[in-house]
Amino acid sequence: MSSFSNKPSFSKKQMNLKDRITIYEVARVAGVSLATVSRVINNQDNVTAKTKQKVLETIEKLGFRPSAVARSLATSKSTNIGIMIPSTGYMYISNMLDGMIDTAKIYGYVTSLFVTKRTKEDAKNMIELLIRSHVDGAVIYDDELGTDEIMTIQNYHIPLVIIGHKMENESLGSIEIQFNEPVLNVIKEYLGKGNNDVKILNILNQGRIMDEIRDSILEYGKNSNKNIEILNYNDSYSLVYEGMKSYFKNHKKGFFVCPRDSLAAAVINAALEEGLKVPDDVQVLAEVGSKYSYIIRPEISSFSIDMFKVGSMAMRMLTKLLDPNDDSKDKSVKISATYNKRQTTK
Amino acid sequence: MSSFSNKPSFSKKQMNLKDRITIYEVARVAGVSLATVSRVINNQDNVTAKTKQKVLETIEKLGFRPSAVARSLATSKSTNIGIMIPSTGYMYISNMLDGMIDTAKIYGYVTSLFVTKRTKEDAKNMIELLIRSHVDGAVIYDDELGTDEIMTIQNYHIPLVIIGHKMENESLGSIEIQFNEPVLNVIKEYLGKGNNDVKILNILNQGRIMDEIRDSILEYGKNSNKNIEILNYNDSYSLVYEGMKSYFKNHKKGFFVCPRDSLAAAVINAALEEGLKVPDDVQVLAEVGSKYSYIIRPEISSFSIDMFKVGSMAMRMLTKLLDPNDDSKDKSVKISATYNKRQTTK
DNA sequence: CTGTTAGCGCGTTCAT
DNA sequence: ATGAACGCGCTAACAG
Repeated sequence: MSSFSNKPSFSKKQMNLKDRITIYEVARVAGVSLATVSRVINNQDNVTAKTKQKVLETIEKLGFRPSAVARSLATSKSTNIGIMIPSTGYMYISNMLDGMIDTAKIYGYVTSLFVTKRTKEDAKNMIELLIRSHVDGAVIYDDELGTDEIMTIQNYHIPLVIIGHKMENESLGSIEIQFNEPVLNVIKEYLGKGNNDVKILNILNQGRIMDEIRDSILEYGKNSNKNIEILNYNDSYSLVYEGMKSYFKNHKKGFFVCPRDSLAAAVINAALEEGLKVPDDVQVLAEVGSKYSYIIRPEISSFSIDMFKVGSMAMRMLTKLLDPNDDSKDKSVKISATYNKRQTTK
Repeated sequence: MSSFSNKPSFSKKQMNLKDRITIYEVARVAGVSLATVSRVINNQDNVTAKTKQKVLETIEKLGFRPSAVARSLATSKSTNIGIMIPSTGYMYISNMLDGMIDTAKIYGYVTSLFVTKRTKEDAKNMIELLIRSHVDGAVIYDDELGTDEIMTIQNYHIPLVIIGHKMENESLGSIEIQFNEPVLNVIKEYLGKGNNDVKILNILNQGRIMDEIRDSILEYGKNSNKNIEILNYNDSYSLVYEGMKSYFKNHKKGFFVCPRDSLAAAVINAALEEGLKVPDDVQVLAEVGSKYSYIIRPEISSFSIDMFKVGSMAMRMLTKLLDPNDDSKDKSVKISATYNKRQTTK
């Protein structure tokens, strides 16, 4: 039962590639107890400089690396944060992801990714994995998750930061993304000038935020007796481009609201190639712009949010929720899209 | 010493939010031993349908979720795969990431991200974390990592798949990305027609792959007595755009090779706005194209690789390395960029 | 300052 | 078919 009985490095099933150096091994070689080794690797101060040195050397010699798994089990903290996002090749999501990872790293957290496929079922599976994986907390940007799912996670005492919608409680913060109002304001102004030819590109599975923008425009149109046309498409530049080319055969004007700038470009290209003028005949507005908004000619009027910053803010908020001696007060922040009027609108 | 002494759910320091339901709890409530519960949650067949049912019910009732951490420690397998990539907002990287995650999920793995900041030191830190985190394997696409670092990781018996360069051994596979040859072929053909005005946009920290393309072109130029000009810029559309605008004040032609299509667009926009014709006066080639290559007008001639597929292939290769009863043979695959000649070259 | 010991939650023999 | 006991690698009291 003494400490040497603990490392029978031979009696393993697969002794071919299973021989991780443990804290026991280090202790044995250095001639100290494992508690001392533990103190050293955790930078406790109550160790003699000399023994510390000795331990450090044998750690180096043996190439010992502490197991985060064992540590997690012992401390019930994983220094691991879960990130839940939908699977999309969109720039704004990967920018956000970069922001999250960047600040997670600053605070010493490793991140695990739980990517959902835009179905409720898949979202539930990911929640399962998230809970089992023992993350200390999670940042969630996912349209498929409702309040009930969020609460399921919270039942397991996992602090959360939700991006996109306002939610708040003891261990739950949120970053609200405000596209709605800014977009609607531009539309209102346009309609206010007596125009009545706003058309919305409605993309299937475009996400909740886009849906909300669409609905708010539709509602405003109804209330103000304006005719808002809906153009339905699947999500693809090519499909929209082809569709709009035939559309412009017998429609020669309009104010087109598009979810992303690539789709706006599809409308613009189609219009120009059908001999129409932008923005004189057709005007185009992109709800979510990337850098390509000002790379493409004519430059696309679009809204934008610094998603890197959003991701970064969300992660910082989470680390505060995780920090016991932090009297956080701001558990919900709102960030609005800014409008960049460029060349595709008048 | 009997099993009931094992769950003193009160004597915790913070009994406020630490009360994860364990397998002990389930066993106690269901009136069975924890071994039985373990069998049930691992779908072992040697359990009576009746007791299995009983256990399942109490699991449901208690909302028990097995701890992946404890399981990892017990089995020394984490069902967790590490992904190491550089921090960039480039589409082709996030596409690759999507591909990796997508197939990791199919094989039942969770992924942890280790993002490096394009410095050797940061890369080393990430390696540290990777090793400590007990991943079962890792996929690496990172320019900062040399053979020595790769081998460091391998010392810890972590199966690896390297993207970008050919490497291979027992538990190490690779996906080689071939941009070099295809790009060089186009350049060769152009130079072969008697032209002598190729210019390369050289972006700082553009990554090893871009550097290699540059060097191979330079070398070819030297060997064939052709003058290849280098234009140095920092990585930013705006910087290149402004730089090229003044460049075109006193240069009226050239064949420009650019790392990415956004940078190619900078050259194109600058040229057009200085009254030059594309491709009549200036021709532009993008080494790595995205969908914006065919969205932008004039459409950009570019090379492309389906990076989603690359990521997916890498991950699949890794899962095979991880599978003990898989006699994998293909431990290194090569995938070449395809050329899409469009409107910015003749 | 250092060593001993008892868990963390689960998988896994070995008995029964 | 089921249960008791040990080990995975490490942290955290508690002694000394």
